[in-house]
Amino acid sequence: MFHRTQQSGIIVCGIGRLESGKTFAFADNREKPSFYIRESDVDAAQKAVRNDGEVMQCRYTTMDEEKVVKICSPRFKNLRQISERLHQNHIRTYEVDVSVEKKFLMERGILGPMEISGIWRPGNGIDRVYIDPKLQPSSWVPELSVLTLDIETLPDASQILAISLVGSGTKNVADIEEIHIVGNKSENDPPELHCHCDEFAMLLAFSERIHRIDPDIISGWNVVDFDLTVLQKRFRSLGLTFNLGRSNDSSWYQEGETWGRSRMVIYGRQVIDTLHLIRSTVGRYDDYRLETVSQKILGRGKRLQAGTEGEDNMPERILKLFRNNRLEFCDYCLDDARLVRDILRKEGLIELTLKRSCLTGLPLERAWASVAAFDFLYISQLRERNKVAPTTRVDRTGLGGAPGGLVMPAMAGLYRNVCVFDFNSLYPSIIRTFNIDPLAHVQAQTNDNTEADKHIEAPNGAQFARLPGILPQLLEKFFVSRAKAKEQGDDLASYAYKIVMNSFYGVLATDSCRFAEAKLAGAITEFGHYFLRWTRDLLENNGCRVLYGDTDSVFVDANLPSDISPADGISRSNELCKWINHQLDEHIKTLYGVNSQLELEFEKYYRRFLLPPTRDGNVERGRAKGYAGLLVQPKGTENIEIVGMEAIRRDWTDMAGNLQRALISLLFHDASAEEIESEVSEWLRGVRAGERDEELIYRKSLRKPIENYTRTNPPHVTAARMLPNPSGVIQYVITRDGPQPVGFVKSPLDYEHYIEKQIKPIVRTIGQVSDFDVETAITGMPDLFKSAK
DNA sequence: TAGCTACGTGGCATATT
DNA sequence: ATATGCCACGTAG
Repeated sequence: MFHRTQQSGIIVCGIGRLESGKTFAFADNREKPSFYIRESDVDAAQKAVRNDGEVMQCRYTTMDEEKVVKICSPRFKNLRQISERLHQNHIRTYEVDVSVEKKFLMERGILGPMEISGIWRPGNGIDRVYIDPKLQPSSWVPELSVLTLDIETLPDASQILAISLVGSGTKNVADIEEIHIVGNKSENDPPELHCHCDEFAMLLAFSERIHRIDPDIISGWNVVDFDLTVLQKRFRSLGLTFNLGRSNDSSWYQEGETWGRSRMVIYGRQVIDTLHLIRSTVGRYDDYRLETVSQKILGRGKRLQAGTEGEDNMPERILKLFRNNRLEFCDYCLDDARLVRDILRKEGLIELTLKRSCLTGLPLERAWASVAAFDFLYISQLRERNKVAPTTRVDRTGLGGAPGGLVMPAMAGLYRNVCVFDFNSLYPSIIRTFNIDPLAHVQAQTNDNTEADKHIEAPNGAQFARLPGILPQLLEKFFVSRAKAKEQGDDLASYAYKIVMNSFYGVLATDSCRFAEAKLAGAITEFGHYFLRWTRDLLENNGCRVLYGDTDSVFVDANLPSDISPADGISRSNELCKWINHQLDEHIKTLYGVNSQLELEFEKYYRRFLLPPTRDGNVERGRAKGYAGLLVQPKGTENIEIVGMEAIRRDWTDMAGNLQRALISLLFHDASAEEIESEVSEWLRGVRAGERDEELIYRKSLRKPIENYTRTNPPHVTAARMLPNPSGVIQYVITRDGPQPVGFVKSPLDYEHYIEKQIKPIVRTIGQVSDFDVETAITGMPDLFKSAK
């Protein structure tokens, strides 16, 4: 969706695909840009409104039930000027920052798919063009076509050598695999290779291909900030119009204030950068090069590997390949686009994004934006209640802070038969149970109602009316839909619902959300504190020990016989969990007079469990947010799970991680002191002998521009300064001449550094919960002998 | 075209012995 | 030399 400005006013436009596969566009001339002010401010506002806008009566009120009036103007510019003048005069406005496209969809209740009816005519490059059609929401699930593209350029990106296109999704696009290059035809060229006499001809052909293929989505790896940006520059330099879209408008680049917020506007299509999509969904990787991510997800990487000279040498290598081995070059270029397609497929990312987009009302490109999603859903519901939303950041003081999750003290040690209980979607269920909602939030403390009408009071003192709020209702709808999705085995949809629900709390605690309030966020988290403590107390009053707990979970030593079978341990844990839930329901009913939506779940069972002590010397105190366990699977198999410890941190070396895993495994499988000691000395020997050089790489991000590291000079920054263009994840090693980045290592590795800083700390931690001798393990001789020396 | 807080660790910079 | 505070990072939930 987008809008056009004209003399007479604005036109709201949309472009999409019909169920038949044909494309359509619509234009609506009936919308007028508008916002709201309080009726009580109308007189004071006259001066600001002048003749630039029209004041209209309407039936809406603010969230505090104050009547509002609508201010309209056919021109955005006038409306913006009015609102600026109003703000200068400290007159509150409502929904100045809600785009006309959003209002258009909200008013019609459209989140994604829609039903269109009305008269149409064939358009230019579009099958049907509707004027002022009737639009209604629909539950149709469209199948979208995706084209991933990848370009290869000269090392300085001053010229494009090749463009590869790979399709997926709808039938007509799914078969596409082609590569366009600048060069002469030759006899043994494969059919997918298209040669062009020069860059100009190639770009022209590329543009024609895009229009012919007509994909709904364009993707690639960093496709917005690299491929499409370079394409745009080259189109411009060669005097070509850069229009890859379905309308007559040129495509354009919108720079983002922070990295990853930029976008390429191609009218009638959506540009989804797979790099950003991966970052905001699937999770964490050592770095975000296509090579690294595709290795992890697909088990295969790029055809052309960076040499020992490091990543920075890639452009030259690509150029060499282009000149010397065209077939291999084409294969390489095409395969990059294939990797992106396969990553999207394997993770179901397009379907997931589409699902989320349809849940939140946001365009595919923005489907992962949390504040925008909340805004769309919440304002839609406000309108159903004849209410308008405040303008973001107008007339509001800073949000102030609210506490987060409760972390219970951890009892360091090595345990047997530990069960973990956690609350399913704790924050969403708290919101539902206690009606936590911006609209239900009672600002003034007027709790002198009758007993039954008494507000619900959160542990932080915030009060909530009992009439169902918007947020709890939205959540309930999602809970029900999620249960249905689960029933139908639709994991993807279930996951989409879950993350949308979980994002609501975060949104209520951020300044950038118009509905956020510290009191609301605090009500949620402090209810969480209360129920976590309540659960702990209940367990401890009934003969259990709570070893640790974080936000929504408790790790319980239920005093089971140490030789109990996992099956029996699990069934005892299940009973315990059922019993707690029963107590919980009663407790909440009695105390708050509401039905509990909270649900404690028996999540997992560890046959062995390690809570490592902190490094501060106190062997009793366990670390928060770090532990390991021997997890019993439903089938009865076991595997080691490590959370938060060094082994899963990328700023520790692989060597340290592997050592930690090895030691924990020995520990969990009852290895003797001698076995552990000899394992450690084998690692020491291996490192000193240079057998583990590949595992000695540190990885650490530069989280700001390198010139901003002025207060301190950490190792990864020292290493990064030796790189030509330092940014992102820095890979480095410690040499006898200090930190040096991978690819630029000039000095021998400092093995004693690794022993001191990577091996010893790991071994010592394990030593504190085990009876082997750390000194013997590390020095090869017992402590007594050493001190007698 | 901005989800959150809590926590541990390492290492540098600087003040204090 | 040693203690201490602060910065930076990655992580749990």
